Amino acid sequence: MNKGTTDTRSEIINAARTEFFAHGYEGARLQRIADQVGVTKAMIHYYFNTKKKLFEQVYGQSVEEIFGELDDVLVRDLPLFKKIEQLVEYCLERAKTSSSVLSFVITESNRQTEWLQPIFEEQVQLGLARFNDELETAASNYEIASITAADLLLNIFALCYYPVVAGPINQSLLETSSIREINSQRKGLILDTILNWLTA
Amino acid sequence: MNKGTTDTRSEIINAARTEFFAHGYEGARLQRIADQVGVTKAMIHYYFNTKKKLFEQVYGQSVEEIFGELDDVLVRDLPLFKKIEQLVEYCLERAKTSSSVLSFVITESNRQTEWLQPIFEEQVQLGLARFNDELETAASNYEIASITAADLLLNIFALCYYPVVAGPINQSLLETSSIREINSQRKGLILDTILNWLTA
DNA sequence: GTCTATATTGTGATAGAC
DNA sequence: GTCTATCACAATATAGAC
Repeated sequence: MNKGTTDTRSEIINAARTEFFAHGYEGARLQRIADQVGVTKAMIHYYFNTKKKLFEQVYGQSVEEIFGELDDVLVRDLPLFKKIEQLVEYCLERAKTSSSVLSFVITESNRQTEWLQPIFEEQVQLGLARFNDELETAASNYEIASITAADLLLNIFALCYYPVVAGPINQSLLETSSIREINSQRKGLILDTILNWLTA
Repeated sequence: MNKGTTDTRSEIINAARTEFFAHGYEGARLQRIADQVGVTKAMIHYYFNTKKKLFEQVYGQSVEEIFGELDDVLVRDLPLFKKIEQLVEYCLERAKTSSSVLSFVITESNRQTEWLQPIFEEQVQLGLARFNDELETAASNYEIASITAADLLLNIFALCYYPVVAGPINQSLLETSSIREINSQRKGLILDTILNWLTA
């Protein structure tokens, strides 16, 4: 209701995103979040009680941001190749505009914490059955090679998301300037890769 | 010299690997490392002085473990397609036998710490010039599509390493049992993908 | 080399005034 | 709703005996 109230709460979430993205759950400091907003740590506890609960907010929201609409694309009524193209577009769009969110989600999911997985699965559940059927039909018509939805999606994710997730390493390894420069030419390259492989 | 001495030091490193792999730098606890070895925290400081220095040991060693011999493969005197196959084999081998090391390296490299990059680059420097020449020659002979070494390597890394790095997510997302099961069929799939794309 | 004991900070969290 | 002050504890690190 009160303007100041709502503002502070969302300002804290925004600052928390920056902090968690940069340092992860364990490395994040409530003091830095408070400083960035211009309030005291007490305010964070007033709105979120614990660091863990604040993190769960940010993590859940981030998962939704990356994978939230993926299922919609997956069940769209489209020709197979068009659907694949839209899947690639969806993933590349996320990789480009939400790269830090993406790195955060994948990085944190690797921590041995066990209470993360439920939050993830609460945010996103894919219906793969239909897409599997479509692939199977196309394969039996000899339009594409035989492949499961999981394998195809895994390859799309890999080609779209790895450059972002391994960004710092690629910079050291491949002397490549920036991820964004790669991604500008990358949609065609990925579609070529996927489609040539499917229709070989 | 003394048997007990050398043993304890390497036992600490081993325990530290497990701890850092599971919890990252910030989440790791010297107490847990000491407990696992069966000594006190004081011993860790005796051998490594600080947590950061211990971490640098583990991190540098891990980077070497994953990317150490990559450059050797890159400069081997082999036909192009054979070299590409060996690159895929090299990466898949690492993905399979050192998956936790790989996840650790990529995950930690995403932290905003700035003192990690020098350690990484100290461990591995790739000579891409020759491989770039080979690709350029093959392209001008119309044997493959025109592609840079960086783009090709990035795709190989992506297809080999992403399934490992995003293992926990894939499990939630694709209902796939385990990474190892995927990887058993995966070499052929990746080679198909890469070669069909190059020679399309 | 290995331990016990302690110093020194940090940090997340709470109590209570305004 | 926001702040000040403080607690309680955890973690790295050090000193010094053996």
